[in-house]
Amino acid sequence: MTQKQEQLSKNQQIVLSIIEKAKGPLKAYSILYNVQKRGIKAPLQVYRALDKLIEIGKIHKIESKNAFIACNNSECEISKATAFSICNNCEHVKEIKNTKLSKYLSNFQDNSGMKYKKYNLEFFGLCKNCKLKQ
Amino acid sequence: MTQKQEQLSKNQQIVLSIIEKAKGPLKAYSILYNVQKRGIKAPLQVYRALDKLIEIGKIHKIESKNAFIACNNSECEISKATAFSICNNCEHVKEIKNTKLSKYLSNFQDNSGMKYKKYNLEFFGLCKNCKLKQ
DNA sequence: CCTTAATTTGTTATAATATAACGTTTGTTA
DNA sequence: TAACAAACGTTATATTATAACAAATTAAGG
Repeated sequence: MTQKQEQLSKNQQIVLSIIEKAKGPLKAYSILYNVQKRGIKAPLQVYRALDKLIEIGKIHKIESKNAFIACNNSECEISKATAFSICNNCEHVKEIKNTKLSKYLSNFQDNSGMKYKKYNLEFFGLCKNCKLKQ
Repeated sequence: MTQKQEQLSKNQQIVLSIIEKAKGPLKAYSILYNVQKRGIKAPLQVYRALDKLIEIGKIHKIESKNAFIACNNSECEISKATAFSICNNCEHVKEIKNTKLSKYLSNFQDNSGMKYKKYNLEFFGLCKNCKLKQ
């Protein structure tokens, strides 16, 4: 009966729910501000929850923004293969689901002989909305 | 006679030379420490040089490490298309030169209709050396 | 049920990374 | 040489992230 695995602790649940409700990536200290009513007082409590949530693939870190976004992709095998599109104007971020892309990158090998176990890809440009407004 | 363009300022030259001599990516404050003999005293002086060097494509930022590495790729059009391989064990970082990959990614389009002007890709795994030692 | 190990928590302090704001100096161009 | 842009120097401060330690909570096995 050992199911476990998906059982999150209290702080982890709180942090995850904030991130899932958000429309875009959240910064750690903005999360902190948002959860202070619920008893989380210190940065470390947030960072610890974030670390765990990343580890189990519930969220991803957008490295170029130091911000965190909920995983949108049931097929992303525990954060081993992530790709995002980022609008340079409105800062909208979206996780890219694209089987061809992920297969291409997961199988990619260069001449170094190194086999990659994980990748993170960030695309930048103007989203549809922002392109129209230009 | 207006050549310009490639003329770097004093601080920019100092910072670039440190990064080019390094065997791997350098952190901003480690650069600062290294250049204090040469008259650069404050973080901002380093960050300003770094910003400029990134802008003109002489160096890249390794986002997952907050570190900076010299550009190794004459074909990378002013940092619009970057890919790196990063060893999880020894932290060795190398810029990937691969025409197929860069073409594939530069031409990539997903169903959002967004056309991407820039990307940054980071691969993680074990380099040859570290794989042998395991 | 009890205990032991692992995980999570709470808390304080501090490290590491990065930018704001200001006035000055240098370089480029007309 | 005037005028504008770029780079500089400096102080202060914002932002992001981790160290260290003790207490509380939560599996899981005997």
